[in-house]
Amino acid sequence: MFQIDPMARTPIYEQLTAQIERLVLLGVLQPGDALPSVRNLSCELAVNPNTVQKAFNELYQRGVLAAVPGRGCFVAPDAREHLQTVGREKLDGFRELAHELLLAGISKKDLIDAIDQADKKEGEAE
Amino acid sequence: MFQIDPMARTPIYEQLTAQIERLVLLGVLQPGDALPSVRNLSCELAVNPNTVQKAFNELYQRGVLAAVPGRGCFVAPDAREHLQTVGREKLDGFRELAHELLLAGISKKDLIDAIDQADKKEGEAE
DNA sequence: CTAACTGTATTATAACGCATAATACAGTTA
DNA sequence: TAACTGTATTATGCGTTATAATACAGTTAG
Repeated sequence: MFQIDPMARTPIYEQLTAQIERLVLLGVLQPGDALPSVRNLSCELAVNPNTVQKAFNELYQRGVLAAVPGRGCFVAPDAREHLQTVGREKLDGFRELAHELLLAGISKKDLIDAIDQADKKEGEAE
Repeated sequence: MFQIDPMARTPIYEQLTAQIERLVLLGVLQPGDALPSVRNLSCELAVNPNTVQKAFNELYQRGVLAAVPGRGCFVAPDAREHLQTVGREKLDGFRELAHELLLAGISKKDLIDAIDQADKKEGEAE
């Protein structure tokens, strides 16, 4: 269900948070759903339990996950709303990147084409 | 001419490379123009000379700068072309980010609006 | 030629983030 | 009770970033 690349330049715990957020947005993980336990997931990914917990901790603070000590870790009821808020905050970075690419000579049309491709891809099952 | 934030999460040498690339794209630095010497710039920015050289080294490998030992460091003749190539390579990341934002519920129109804003900003003197 | 500049290279050190390892404690549940 | 759950702690190793102190070679103005 989860995949990790230990050799990537992005930290493992960030790869994990990104994947979980993605699965929630895709609806694969729905509010109330239980996640693998810290120990199980760490074993499955061949990763240290602390690393998994660090990822989960990030998602608690973002309101995506909710933990119940002794029972487990679950998708928060309002996870989607929180993730949409996070998405809004990323719009600034998107705008800056667009500006940078325009400055580098990339045409406005090419950027819009890129959005179209991403949009088409989003509609598919992937 | 250059500004550095030592407290930022992005490394100093990356801040430097980004600024120099930007100045070249804006035409402030033109092919053949000399850059401040490693020692002068490191002194001006209150930064270690090695850090400045690391930034310059990056730009050598990207074909943006050309060094002449004993004389100094200059903007490469084909700096813009190299930077445009770099820009093309960043299009993939742009597309991925767009896909991510669409998944988070950001509308296609909002993304295009962001591009329009970036485009308008690019036309200005800044 | 000398002095002062230029880029370049080397070694050592310190700080920080990432990840691991080994435990330990408390709550839940079959 | 036993086996699970999340959580917390301390220690260690590693790579990147940045600094510091040098040293060497090429260029140039005096």
